[in-house]
Amino acid sequence: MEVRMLKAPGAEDEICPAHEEGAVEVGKVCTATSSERSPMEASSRPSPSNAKESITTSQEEQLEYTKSEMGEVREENQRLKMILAQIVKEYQCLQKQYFDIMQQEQSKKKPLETAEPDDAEETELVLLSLGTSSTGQKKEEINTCKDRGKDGEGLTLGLDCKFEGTTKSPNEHERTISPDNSSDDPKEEEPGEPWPPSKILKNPRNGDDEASQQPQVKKARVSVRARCDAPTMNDGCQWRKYGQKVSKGNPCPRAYYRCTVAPGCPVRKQVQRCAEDMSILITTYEGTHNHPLSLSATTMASTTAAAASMLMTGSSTSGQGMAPAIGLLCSSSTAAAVSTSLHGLNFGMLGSSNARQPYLPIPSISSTPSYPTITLDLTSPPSATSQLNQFTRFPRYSSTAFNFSSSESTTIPTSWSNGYLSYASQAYNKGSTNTGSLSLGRQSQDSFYHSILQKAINSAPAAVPSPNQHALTDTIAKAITSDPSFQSAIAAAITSYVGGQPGREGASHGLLKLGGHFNSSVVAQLSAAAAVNGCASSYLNRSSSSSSSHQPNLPLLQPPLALPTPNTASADRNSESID
DNA sequence: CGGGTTTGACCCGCGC
DNA sequence: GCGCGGGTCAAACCCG
Repeated sequence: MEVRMLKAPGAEDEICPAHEEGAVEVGKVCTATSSERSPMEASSRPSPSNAKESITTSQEEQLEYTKSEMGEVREENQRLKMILAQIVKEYQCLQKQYFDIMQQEQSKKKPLETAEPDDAEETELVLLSLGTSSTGQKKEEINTCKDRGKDGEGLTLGLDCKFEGTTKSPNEHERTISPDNSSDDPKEEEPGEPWPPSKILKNPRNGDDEASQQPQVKKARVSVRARCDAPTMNDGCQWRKYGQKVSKGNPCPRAYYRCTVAPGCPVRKQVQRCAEDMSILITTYEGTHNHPLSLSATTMASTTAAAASMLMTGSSTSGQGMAPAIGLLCSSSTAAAVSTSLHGLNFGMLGSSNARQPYLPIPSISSTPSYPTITLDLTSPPSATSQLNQFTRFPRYSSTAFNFSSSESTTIPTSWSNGYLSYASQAYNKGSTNTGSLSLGRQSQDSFYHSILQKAINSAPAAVPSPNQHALTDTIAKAITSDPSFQSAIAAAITSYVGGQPGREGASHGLLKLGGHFNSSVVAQLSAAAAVNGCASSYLNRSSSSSSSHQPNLPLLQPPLALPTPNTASADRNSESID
């Protein structure tokens, strides 16, 4: 998986650099600190020509101070190195375990899911899997998925498959279209539905009529929240701004961009800063690219597409026995069962003293009547202060979040890291028309992700997996493998995050760098994120609140883990307030 | 000069 | 029906 992921488009190029940076980063700590200090020291040091006596004493003091500082820096550096080494270890261990699990899965899967014709492939790659697996909804055609999987276009594939898998979704146009799109390029992650049908329908002027055919279909939007100082996120695409407007409730104007990579590309995005935290940039994507994308662009597109598909699928999915919500993320019954069963475990784990909190991006899905929207919250919403203890060790990166909220306005990133997260967010569904049982799904998801992370973390060499853990691992693996969309979404998001933002100011943060080591796989990423959290521990003490102001760039690095929270604005505020 | 941005106006859906 | 607000258009402007 990992290996393949690395090779996945977008990942390879961008990740590698990130990786290198990461390596450098560790060393940087020292340099940076020392350099920063040097000026101070210089200024503070009296020139020798002046009062010598006082100078000597003061110099000594300074020297001592410097020494102590240096010592701290060294310690910090060593700590970081150790952490890095540990991460690498964990990574390797995880990799091993992963393979083992995969093997087990393969053997098990066939019996379990006979319905799935393509089990072999499914198990084949979680990695690849991004695309290959047919996912839990084995119902319909997976062929296309398979084909794609062979292509090796990891993320894209995954997305496609996912769509296909979601055949149950009401958005039939998507399905129908998906096959066509799939044939072409990676970009087509979002099947068919170019963008806003509603508009198209309404406005004759919009030439795109495809969408008009599906009047009722509401196009999914994917909103990405990330800390970014730049006016827009560098997502690898070329955009042309075609409008700007001040929206109600937010002093920051919303900018409208259109993809200009290809003449008729229907993809649009809206960029707006979060009113509560200007450092957070909310980018909302609509539509599917009708042209090839660059690697980095593909990554982002894959992410959004996957998220969108999740949204659409989930919203439309009627429970087959399992909650629809589950269907959303974990299409397979197995996954669902697993996720549900994990609840106890998760919390137990969380409750445990386990220092590392894994972070998983959980897409929060919500849908407004007009536009179902998924929000990927890549900010680090340090959850409520009450939960700080949980992060104490890694305040900095503690909570990158992948939130799915029903609407931007109501988006509330919650942090995963806290044990109670998911339960608190049960209200999640409220009001959303499309999501029958999102809340359920959420819980499942939460637990599911949590478990995955936890597992990843626990899988460190030192930790000897208990029987239960093994089972958990299996189930997790199943869940992961069974839901390509999830895989792709997470993988894509991570990849894009790690390597896809070349132009960003925040491009040089620890997480990115560290992430580079692991971005080869989702699991790896997760574990890395967790590890990173650990790295940040030192920072924790310094700034428990982990405010963005202190570390503007850090947030980007933070592992995405926010819980999908209900549409409660309050939650959002909490997270935001911390920022 | 071509391409992108700005910005006021317009269109349209939705809620009251 | 009216007002509000979101989204888009397109002329004017800017920039390389």
